[in-house]
Amino acid sequence: MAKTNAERADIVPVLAEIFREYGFEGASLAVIGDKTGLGRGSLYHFFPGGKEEMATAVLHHIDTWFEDRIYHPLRESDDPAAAINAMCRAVSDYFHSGCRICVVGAFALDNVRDRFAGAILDYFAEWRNALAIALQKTGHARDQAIDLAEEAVANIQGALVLARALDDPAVFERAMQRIEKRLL
Amino acid sequence: MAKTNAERADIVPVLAEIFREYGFEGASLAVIGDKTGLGRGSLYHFFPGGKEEMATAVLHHIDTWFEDRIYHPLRESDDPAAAINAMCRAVSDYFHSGCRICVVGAFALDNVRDRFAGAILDYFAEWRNALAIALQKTGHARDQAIDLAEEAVANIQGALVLARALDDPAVFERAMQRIEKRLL
DNA sequence: GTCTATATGGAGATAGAC
DNA sequence: GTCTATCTCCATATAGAC
Repeated sequence: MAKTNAERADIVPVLAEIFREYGFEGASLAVIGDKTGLGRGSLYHFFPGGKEEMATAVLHHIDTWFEDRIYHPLRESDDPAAAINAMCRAVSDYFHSGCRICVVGAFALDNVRDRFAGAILDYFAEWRNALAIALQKTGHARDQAIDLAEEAVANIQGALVLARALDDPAVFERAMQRIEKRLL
Repeated sequence: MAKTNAERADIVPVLAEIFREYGFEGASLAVIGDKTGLGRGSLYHFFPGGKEEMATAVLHHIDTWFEDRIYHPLRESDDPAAAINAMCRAVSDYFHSGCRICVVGAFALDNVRDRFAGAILDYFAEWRNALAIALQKTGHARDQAIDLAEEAVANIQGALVLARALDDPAVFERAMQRIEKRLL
């Protein structure tokens, strides 16, 4: 990060990467200062609410990214099968083929869940809903579409847990293959 | 917990519940002291290595439980289908139908992963292996059995993440239904 | 907007009496 | 084995100069 004239919008993605790597509690202000290149003064200038506000900004940033790149296309595309296919590729890219974990999922299992419960719930609920809409358009009945969508979202998260636990990204890629096949 | 003459074996399950609820970093010695009813003196008497040793003991305890109740029957049972069925019920019970999360999975996504990487890896690798053995005995080819087992273990973890995120245990129960159907 | 210096609290861990 | 008192360290957050 630049030493002068930083912008909040430039900092948030860096924060996202930090929270992903260190978790909420592990992301100390010392680490955040190092990785962003900003002193405490600047950090509290952009985020008067401290770490909590930083995490909120990160969750919002993630939500926007998913909304634009994944949820919106799933809901609105004229070619739902293509949107589902694109979702699988975008997810695979986003998680670096299983090398990165999902901050939102990690927060959900963490002690901080209650503090960010709203954002966490929205992220997953929106994902499930958007995917279910696309699945309905490919011909599934409403109930079955919701069920399939819920299964897919859960499986992605589980694959991230297992890939991390076994230290083997291939676990994630295999799971994405299965998910894609089942959705289309 | 009793105020006098505690035993290590009695404390470990309590610690497991604490780590499950608070995570590793959230489980401060203050919380641990409150919930176990033991002072710092007693805690360090039983666990000279401090929190790290407590967590190691918890992971070992969990591993033993799964080995006895799940992995061993899966590997050795004469009726593999029944063992798989029993696994699903035991897992559902163990996680309180989705109200509890998996400490090992939570650790895998947490900042503490590296510190306990060995125990985390073993837990999931053994689970996958044992389930794959049972699946082979029910007639699946080796590769397909491993694939199915990996999928099931990942799906269980994902269902726990999603159930927690959506604050809806039913998500977990639906997932377990799907998993059981797919395995048998 | 950025920095350094500092306040304050709580963390993990230890000492030593009982 | 258990307790309380205490040590040390590092966390978040603040203050105020530049």
